[in-house]
Amino acid sequence: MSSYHPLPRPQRKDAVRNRAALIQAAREVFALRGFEASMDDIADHARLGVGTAYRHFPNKYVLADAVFDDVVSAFVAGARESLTEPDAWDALVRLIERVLEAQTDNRAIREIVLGRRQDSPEQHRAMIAAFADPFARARAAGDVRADADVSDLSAIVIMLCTVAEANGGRSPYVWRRYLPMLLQGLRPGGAPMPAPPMASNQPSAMLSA
Amino acid sequence: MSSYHPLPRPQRKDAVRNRAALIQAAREVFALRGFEASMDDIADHARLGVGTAYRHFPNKYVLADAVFDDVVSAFVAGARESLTEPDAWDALVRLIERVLEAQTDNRAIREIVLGRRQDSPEQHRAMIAAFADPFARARAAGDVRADADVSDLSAIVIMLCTVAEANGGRSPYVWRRYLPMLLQGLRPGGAPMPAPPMASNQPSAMLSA
Amino acid sequence: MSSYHPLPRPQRKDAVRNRAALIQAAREVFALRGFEASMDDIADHARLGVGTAYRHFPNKYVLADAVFDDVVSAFVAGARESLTEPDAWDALVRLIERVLEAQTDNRAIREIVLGRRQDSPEQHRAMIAAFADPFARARAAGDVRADADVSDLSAIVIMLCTVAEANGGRSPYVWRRYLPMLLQGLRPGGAPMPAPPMASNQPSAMLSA
Amino acid sequence: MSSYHPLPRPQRKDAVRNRAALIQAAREVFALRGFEASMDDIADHARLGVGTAYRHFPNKYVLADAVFDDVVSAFVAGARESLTEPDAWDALVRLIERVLEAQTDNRAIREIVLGRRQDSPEQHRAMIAAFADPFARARAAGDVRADADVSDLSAIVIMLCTVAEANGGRSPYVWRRYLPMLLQGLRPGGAPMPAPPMASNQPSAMLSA
DNA sequence: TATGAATGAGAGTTCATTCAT
DNA sequence: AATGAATGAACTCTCATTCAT
Repeated sequence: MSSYHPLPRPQRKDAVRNRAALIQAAREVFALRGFEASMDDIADHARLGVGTAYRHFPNKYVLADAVFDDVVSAFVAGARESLTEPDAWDALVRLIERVLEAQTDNRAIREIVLGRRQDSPEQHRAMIAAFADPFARARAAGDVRADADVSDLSAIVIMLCTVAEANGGRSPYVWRRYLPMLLQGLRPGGAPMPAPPMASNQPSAMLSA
Repeated sequence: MSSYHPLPRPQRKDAVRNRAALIQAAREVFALRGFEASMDDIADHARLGVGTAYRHFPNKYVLADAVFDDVVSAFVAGARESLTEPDAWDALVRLIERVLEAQTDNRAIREIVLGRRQDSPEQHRAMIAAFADPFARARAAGDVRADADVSDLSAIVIMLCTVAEANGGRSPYVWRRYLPMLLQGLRPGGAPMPAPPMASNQPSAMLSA
Repeated sequence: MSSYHPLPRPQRKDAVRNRAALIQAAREVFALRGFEASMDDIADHARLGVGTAYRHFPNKYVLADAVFDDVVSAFVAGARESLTEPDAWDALVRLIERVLEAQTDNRAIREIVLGRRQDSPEQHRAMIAAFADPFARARAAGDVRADADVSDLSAIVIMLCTVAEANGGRSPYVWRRYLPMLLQGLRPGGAPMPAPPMASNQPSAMLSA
Repeated sequence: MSSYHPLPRPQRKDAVRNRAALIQAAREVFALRGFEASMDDIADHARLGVGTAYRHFPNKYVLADAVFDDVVSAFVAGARESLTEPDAWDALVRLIERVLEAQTDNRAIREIVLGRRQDSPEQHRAMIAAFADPFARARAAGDVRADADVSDLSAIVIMLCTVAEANGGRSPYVWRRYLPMLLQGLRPGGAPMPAPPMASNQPSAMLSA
């Protein structure tokens, strides 16, 4: 159980299948009920015993993390790639849209983006951190007003995530309606921003709930 | 006209007092811990038994509703009064600020405004509904772009509530930073809004979770 | 639930009854199965719901403590009284016999005496501590050899507890057979003791597991 | 005489190796954590799967037995050899010391000696039984009081094992302090023993729990 | 035969709600 | 009417044992 097998040999076929089933089940259950869903629910959904869930994931939080790790990684990768796009502003906008698309119809991703998962803030931090470079690049290019801060980006994303959640989920795409006005506010030339950005001296910088 | 109407609530004086005590206690406890606070906590805080709480309120949700009824009423009243202010736009802005001030530092009000209380959406609806007339007036006055909708107001409030909550509550007033840019987006003259507003044909109209 | 009722008013009759029932049930179940018995077992035995058990006792350890508090207190009191008996040695012997009688047929008390309850060592400590004065008195009176230590007393008790437990509990009183030879060893005049007593620099001095 | 007897265990070489590895692993793990250690821990320690453990040993108890079989056998053999030593009493004392040495620092052996392993009392019985002849010899030689019983020997060993365990294992050798006084009690010439020895008419003879 | 994944009962604990006092 | 004790389902997590690979 512990540290004696240095080479974690290629998992068994059924284990792989079950692990996938668990993640899939968790993805669905979490997407529907949020991270409050119970382990039993998830295991049931996967037609497996709870014990199996715990064999694959030491606790609920790790499972929850695993479930959306790929989403987060994909986003982080996308953020890095976006640095190579010719237009810094367009790249930034597409990046924002990407997160918003991801959270549409998925309560769990939304909870990550919103930083609501107090017990494991890593994914949230990773997503927020991914914005740093694309933002810096856009501001350096003069596409973003000088008094804007990365945290403003997070704020925008948070705000739009929340509207998506509003209306009982019946209008998952409303964020599209408000994105332009928020982006406009980020552009150079507007009135000075009337209040300071979020405090970010903490390592966990943003929206950590 | 007194003893002839035995039916309409011959409430005892102490019953009234207890009800008030419960509401006050719940207000404090909810403000601090959100609606997740337990009934025992609240009853204890009121120095009453849980049973008493359940005599006055059939369940936790009804109590939760009662607790912020006055806040909601006050807001609704304020909305009505705002119709008499000379400048429709200023009145509207002040109204928005009023909600935002109210939710700052009060987790429970925030949860109402955000429509997170799935089991009792009434207050949420009431607050949202209160925006209707002031909004209509401002639009009629030409202060708001023609393609804007009342639901846009709700959306703005929701978005700002969420940022207030973000960053672990460490920046409760950040909403002030973003209010102007969102208000600006409501003004006439901008680019057409790219997506429809939230669906509101449902009886449970808005953002109900 | 918490700290608002400064005067813990005289408990309700049924609560008192149930609390007693729980303690009685726990006493029986623990006596039979030791402290490993489950809360459900105990609650069942008392014909009550588990929740009730947890209302009366915040957790299993507190219940376990409560169950034998009176036994421990009685013993501690007895130890104090024994100081007034005319003969210091006889008093000491009777004290030892008292503990041994108490643990006969009661696995839980035995576990306390043996210091096996790692999670709440208080009662164990209390019992051990109670020996200090009677022992000192007997040694001062010259009834105990000079190179003996209080910890020797604990050791004797521990040893005899264990024999009582041996043989599957079928010979609960064998300790009577060995008590004299151990007491004899404590008397002045024997060969010097060949090894040092148990280290007792720790506050939890003795046999703590 | 080889291939003609296919039945009596044509054990494969690796099966033998695995069995040995399991026993060795279990020995180490049990010595450290006692018989509460988990099967997974042991299998892991042996770098084998749990299934393999269960192939060799139908359940945890049987494994536990196997683990200390050699210790027990060695002890039993030693007991037999001791019969050839010139002085019966010295031989007996050395035998006792041998067990006590063995259990020092080995929680599992201690548990065997103490008869704590309710589910498989065999080894315990074997060790106890091994004392019979050496004891009889010493008594016949007049080195042990006439009213003493073999079970007294077991009792002494049990008692000393327990002190060894006391004090949180911080004084593993205290038994040396008490051995002499217990041996002295076994010698002829003392006051008559005040209570009968442990009942041993049961098939499950001794201290089995 | 060896593996380790799967199982599921059972542990301690919480809390909205009911109901005897 | 007020009380707060009682309830029990639900939660997370563990581990001896079984069984598909």
